[in-house]
Formats: sequence, C-alpha cells, structure tokens
Amino acid sequence: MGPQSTEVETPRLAEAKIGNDVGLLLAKLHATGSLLNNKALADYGLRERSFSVLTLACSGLEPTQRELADFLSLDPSQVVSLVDDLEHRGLVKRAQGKQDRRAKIIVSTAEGRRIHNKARAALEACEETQLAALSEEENAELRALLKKALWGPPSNQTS
Amino acid sequence: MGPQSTEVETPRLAEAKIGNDVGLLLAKLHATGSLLNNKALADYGLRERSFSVLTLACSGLEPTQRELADFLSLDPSQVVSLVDDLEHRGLVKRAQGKQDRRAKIIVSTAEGRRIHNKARAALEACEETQLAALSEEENAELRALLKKALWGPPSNQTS
DNA sequence: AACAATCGTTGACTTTTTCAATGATCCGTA
DNA sequence: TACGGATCATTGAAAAAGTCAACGATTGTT
Repeated sequence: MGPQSTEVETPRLAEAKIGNDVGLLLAKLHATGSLLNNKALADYGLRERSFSVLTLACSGLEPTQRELADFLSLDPSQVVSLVDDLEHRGLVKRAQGKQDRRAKIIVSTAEGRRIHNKARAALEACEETQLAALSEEENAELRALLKKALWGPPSNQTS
Repeated sequence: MGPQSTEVETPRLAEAKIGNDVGLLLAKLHATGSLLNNKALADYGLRERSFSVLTLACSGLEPTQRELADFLSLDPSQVVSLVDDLEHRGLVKRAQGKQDRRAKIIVSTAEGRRIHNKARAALEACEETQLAALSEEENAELRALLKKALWGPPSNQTS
C-alpha cells in the first residue's frame, strides 16, 4: 500500500461551500484522527482519553479530577471511569488534595510513566503519518493556530 | 464581561506537553465548537450534522447517501436518520439515482434552501465569535491547513 | 444466467453521554 | 463557633449516539 495509509484524494463533495466550514473540517479531521490514534494506543490498553489522563498524571501538574474534566471537555463522571480504569491497572493513583480534601489529585505510578513513554512514542509516530501532508512548519503553525483559537494569544511566559 | 463570551483564559493544565497534542486540540476545539454551533442552529431545528446534509443537498452536487456518509464520516444508517428527519420536514427529498437506481440522490426543496440560507448566516456569525481570537488571515490559514491535512495539497483546478 | 458486490434500510446491540442525587468538605457570614 | 450554600468525587439511571449484521433491490462481472 501507499506510503501513508491515510486519506489522500479530495472527495467530490469537498467542492461545496461546506468544504470550507471550520466546524466540519474539525469534525472530520478529529474523526479520522481518533480512529487512528485509538488504534495506535490499543497496544498499550489505552485510548485517546485514557492516554490524555495518563499524560496529565505524568506531567507533574498534579491535576484534580475536576481540572481534568474541564480541560478534556468531559463530564466529571466520565473522569471517574477513566481514572478507575487506570488506577485498577496500577498506572495512576488518587491522592488527597493538598488544600482541598474533597478533591483527588491524580498522580502517575512508575509503571504508569513507563507505559506512557511507550504509548507517547507510538502516538507521535501515528500523528506524524496523519499530518504527513503538512510540512514541519505547517504542522507547528496548525498547532499554534488551534491553541490560539482555544486560549487566545499566548501569554509570554515560559517558552 | 469580556468582549467575546467564548473561552479566554489559558487553563493551568495547558502547560503540559499534551497541550501541544494535535489530537487533543482538535477534540477540544471541536467539542466547544459543536456545542455553540448546535445552539446557534437550534433556532432552525437543525444540528451540525443535519445542517451539513442540508448544505450538501443545496449545493447542486446531488450527493448520494453513500457519498454523504463517506464525506461526513458517518455510518450509512446515520445518514438514513438524518435524511428521514429533513425529508419529513420538507427540506430535502430523495430522488432516484441517475446511473444507479439503488442510490438515492438528496436534493433540496425551496423551503430547504430558504431555511438553509437563514441557518447558514447564523452559523457563520457563531463561528466568527468562536474564532474571534484569530485574525482574518489566521482564520483562512487555519482552514487551509485543515483542508491540506485532510486531502493533501489543493489541486490547482477551480478557484 | 449466475455470482459477487453495492446501495439504502431496518433493527438489535453496545458504547457514550447526560443528568440528578448523595456524602464529604470548603468557604463565607453571622 | 455554627450555619448555609457551594463545590468535589461518586453513583446510578435514563437518553442519545454509535456499531454492526442482515435484508431486498440493483448493479456489474464472469
């Protein structure tokens, strides 16, 4: 098969005005991307969402479940399920919130970090093939635009 | 309140490496966008998907349901439901395929085009507020990058 | 003419999403 | 200090969405 197994030919219907609709473009890229990402993560028993949770658990930011729900656009009850799963498999654990004892802080275990490193490599390779049509600069530009659309102009702290 | 009612402040967790993950950025922008889009379209009894179908029915491209399913990344049975709904409301109708009598071509009615025009205006206004953080050029750049990621470099036919 | 493949459709099944209710805890105010 | 309202994680149920196999009708191929 071809060098990249992702979609290549422009479909007939893309000519319609809706082919420029941001909402549709996002939905479509997200749909095809999710499929591939989940496939790439399946080797590690992860999916896009559980990987996101695991990543944030490994980040050192000590997120609470509420923060995870907000950041990942999920219902709090969905975060419970995700964390339950990861915790049962020994990849993360719940710790008591430091200022707030109602909140649970999600932190990674050593095994969690081990799995995460492998999964991250696989995911990065996967996303690279998805965006194979874009140059390195375009790839970075896309990220920057998405972030700006979401959170406004980057504050000039950190790099 | 702020000038745009959409999200503005960068959340704490965005600092994590995953804040640069294209998959997550797409998911997040799509999630918040869908919510707003559906809200904007609700006045016309439409949602993102039924609007997409209606748009393509109005495009003159005479799409078949199979083409709609492929283009919108939907299961054929989902297209059945969407078209059923629009047809019951008199916005589109099913016509027999020209070369293939198995296929159904989806075409708009006069009423369908009327509704579509109004809904499109509302949606465009809605998306403009969503991408308010982007300049006009950045907005166009984002569209171009998304299209390129999906379908490769634009073929130099049409304008 | 026979066969496999495709289109739209249906219906069953699974997964995901949504939402209200709960106990524990926090915060502000009296 | 004690009260009241708000927030956190959790549960469970209901609603919505997604997935998938099977079907009749039709197509194209052998």
